[in-house]
Amino acid sequence: MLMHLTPTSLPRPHSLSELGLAADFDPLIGLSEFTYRRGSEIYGEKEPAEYIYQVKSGTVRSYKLLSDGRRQINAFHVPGDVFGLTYGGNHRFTAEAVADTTLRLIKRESLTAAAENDGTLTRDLLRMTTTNLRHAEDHMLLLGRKTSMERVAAFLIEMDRRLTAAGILALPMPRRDIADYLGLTIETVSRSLSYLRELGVIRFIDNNQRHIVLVDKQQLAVFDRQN
Amino acid sequence: MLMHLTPTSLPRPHSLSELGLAADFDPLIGLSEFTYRRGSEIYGEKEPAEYIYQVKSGTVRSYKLLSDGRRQINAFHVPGDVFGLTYGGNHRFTAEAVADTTLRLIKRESLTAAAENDGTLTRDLLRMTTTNLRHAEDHMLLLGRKTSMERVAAFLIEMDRRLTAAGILALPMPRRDIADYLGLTIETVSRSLSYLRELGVIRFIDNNQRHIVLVDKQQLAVFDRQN
DNA sequence: CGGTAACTTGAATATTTTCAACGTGTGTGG
DNA sequence: CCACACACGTTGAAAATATTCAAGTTACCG
Repeated sequence: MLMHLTPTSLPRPHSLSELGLAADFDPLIGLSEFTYRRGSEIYGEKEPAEYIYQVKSGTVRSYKLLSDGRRQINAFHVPGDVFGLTYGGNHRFTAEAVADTTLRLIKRESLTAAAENDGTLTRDLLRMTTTNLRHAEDHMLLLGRKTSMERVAAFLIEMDRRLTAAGILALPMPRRDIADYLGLTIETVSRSLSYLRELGVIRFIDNNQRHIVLVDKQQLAVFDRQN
Repeated sequence: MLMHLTPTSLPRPHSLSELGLAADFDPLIGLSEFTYRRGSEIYGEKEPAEYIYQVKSGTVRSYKLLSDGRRQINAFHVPGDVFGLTYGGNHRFTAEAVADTTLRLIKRESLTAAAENDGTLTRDLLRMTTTNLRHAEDHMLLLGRKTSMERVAAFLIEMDRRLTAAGILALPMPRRDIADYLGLTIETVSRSLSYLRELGVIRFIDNNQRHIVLVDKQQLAVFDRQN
């Protein structure tokens, strides 16, 4: 039987109980919480994957580097998201805390072992991997074919959908991260945001006019006429 | 039985059940074969996914469109590749034959049904999905952060790896497809190829100096110092 | 044989990046 | 508690890169 996928494009809240683990693991061994300070590394690219993670609070960036330092951020992980799945034995990205972040850790070993004789669990892994894939597919379209304005608008729409609480969108990541997620420079991101602000499509309401933003979703959608 | 389809003649296969869907099939060994003429559509974006496919011969392009016609080709599928996996019920891309192409079709329904009580099969789906994901991840880095020269070099390296036979690389797709795969224009692709040719890194050996190419992998790698 | 599709090349243009300067919060150490 | 360094962001101007527009070539197909 087919499971129904949510219309979201990034790992949406997948509770660990959905992984079929909640009932039968030892919380002292299988599951633990850990807090990472802003900027600290959670795991490195090509490192053996020991755990998978779920964001309890905070935000995580996941990225690849080129040898000369160019960086492509693949995804931001916000509360509820599961990340660090690899299937193969090694991580394909570096993951870092964007802000102070608390994660739940699950020993990967116990997970793959359990998946051996639990088809439901394997299907959950498949579903989560598919969710990641769908996000990557959409992001390829953005990176390959959208203009800077469209990218920034799409970013705001995505973040609004994923982490707006009480009508308020608080962007946890600096411009540098937004730029590296969108395949742009910080200056281009800044100019695009300024332009949207001038047009009244967005409005910053925090002290330094940077992080807390009110967005007009409908007007924003005009700047990223999806597809 | 092999049928030959044109874009205007018979629609895509509707009644594969007629072709004898056995209870005991191996998903990777095809049930039925179908031939698509160059340029014809295999399935459309958002269409319900009825089959998954394996390329027997030919090449397939998989892409998304923006409303104004901008196109991002996500992947090329060459002989041996399996494509059209969706997990969810609908295709997320349009797939077309780049050249005349023969595919093996597997009814998706029977596959997911079989996966219900076959953990090995589900793990195979997970593995294939992970392979797609890894490719998408690498392609995001290319689209977001690489220069046009690096993209073209990376493309040639990828194609050399995937479809070189007897030291000869025959590119089945036109420049337009290469451009839409790499997030560039045809002119930029053409100029990059010309430059590599001038430098002696590649050499076209077919009559019209376009499709059959000898590549110096080592020199090429210099232009896409991977990561 | 003529029309067309595909490709290449050149020149002008557009977009984004780079370089540079400057502002503003924040947090730390004196 | 203040001063000051620093990280972060914005804006302007110059430069680089890729795109767009245009013209011309070649192979292929009917």
